[in-house]
Amino acid sequence: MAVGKIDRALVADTALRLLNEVGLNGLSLRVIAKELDVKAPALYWHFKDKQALLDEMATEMYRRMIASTSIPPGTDWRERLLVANRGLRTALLSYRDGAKVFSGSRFTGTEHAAQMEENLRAFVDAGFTLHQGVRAFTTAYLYTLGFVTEEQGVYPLPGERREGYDVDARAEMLADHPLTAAAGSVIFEGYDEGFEEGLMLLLAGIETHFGAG
Amino acid sequence: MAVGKIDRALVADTALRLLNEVGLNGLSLRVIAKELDVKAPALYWHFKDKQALLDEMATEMYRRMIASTSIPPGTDWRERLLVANRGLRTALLSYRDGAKVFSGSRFTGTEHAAQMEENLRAFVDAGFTLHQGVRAFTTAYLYTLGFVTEEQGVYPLPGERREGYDVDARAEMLADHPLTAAAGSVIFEGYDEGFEEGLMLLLAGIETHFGAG
DNA sequence: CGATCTCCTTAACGTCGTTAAGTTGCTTGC
DNA sequence: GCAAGCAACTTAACGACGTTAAGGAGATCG
Repeated sequence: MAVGKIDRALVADTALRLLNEVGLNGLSLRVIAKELDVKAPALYWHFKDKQALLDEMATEMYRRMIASTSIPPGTDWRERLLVANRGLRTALLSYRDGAKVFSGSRFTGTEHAAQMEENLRAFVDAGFTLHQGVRAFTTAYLYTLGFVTEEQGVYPLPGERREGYDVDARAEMLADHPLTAAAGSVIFEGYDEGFEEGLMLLLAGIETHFGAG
Repeated sequence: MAVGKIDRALVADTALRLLNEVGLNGLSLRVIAKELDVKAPALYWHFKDKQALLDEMATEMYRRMIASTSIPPGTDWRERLLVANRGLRTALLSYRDGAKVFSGSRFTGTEHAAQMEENLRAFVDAGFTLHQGVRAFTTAYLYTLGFVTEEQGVYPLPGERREGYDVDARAEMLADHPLTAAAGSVIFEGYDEGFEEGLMLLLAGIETHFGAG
């Protein structure tokens, strides 16, 4: 509905706002254009195709994550790993299908490199090789992506549970497999706690396996 | 092209075969129907909608993974975790967009529970609580899903690299961030080795943090 | 004042998932 | 042996999608 000048940032911002209302499947170029008081083909002046718009959306998600997740210089690798991945999860969770949009896209610029550089620096300063630092960081990053992707399959928006994920019904179906049945509540409930536990496993693994600290 | 009787399994099998040729975006009901010498609406006799077909495809992927990844009874949790996640990665990698199809779908039956039950049993037998076993296993599972999702963004099929992922060009762009630039080869090359290293981190973390073994 | 460039519209193309209604051929009950 | 019924499909169509082509209004500039 905004009538001012339209540019890439405004389109991406509008699309991100709509994403929470209509989901990734409902996010058509026509819907976005209508919200901007414009016809769909107009968007092709600003983006070469829909994927380019999704890329810009992912980049903007990352920018907002960085903006709300400041890490002071001198912070050690442990804290950085925790803060960065918690921040990433929070950022992805704040948009419906956030993880899908994010992991299916690529950043449009190099802004993301600044934070990564500082994080890798922290690993190297702590005695890790660069290879080890990269591995530690990307392993946590990929865990977080996988985690939120599955989480949003169950909770499209925080507190809004998708139908068909009834833990009790699942347990009944799996009566022949008692451990698997009992696992339901651990898997499908308490995502916040579950995410933290996974991070702790990784943190412990990095310390032990790479033997630094 | 098969002229025999069509059932859910045959449709899913055909769709999986086509997936490698046309990718998830190109996998329309009309393409699948044509391969089966049938018109698109005929598929609605066997599946209530396209997502139900994708669910069946994911289930079939899992079945084939189980069939090619036998784990003898008595195998300890360490070996199970490694074998299961290597098998999962291999299964996902053997289909274009395999990870996307898999993580966007849900199993149609309870067959998957048998292997999970054995794996959880192995953890409990080793002295883990059920909660710990579930956490350890799902953390590795989610890491694998995230890993392969990103991997297939770069290599849609093994050995077939997507355009625009030139490590040297990336390093040039990131000249101001030397560690990040140098990280490119660690991130975008040697996925086999990188996956193993991530698994090792997790394994070490599970041992250390949960203090069992 | 005319040319050029920016940013948008109108119209249309082919494809998609999906539904409704009708058709074919086999099985079953009487 | 024949009608009823069901399983498995076809034909036709709907509205929505991403995308392209062509053109037009309005600012900018020589």
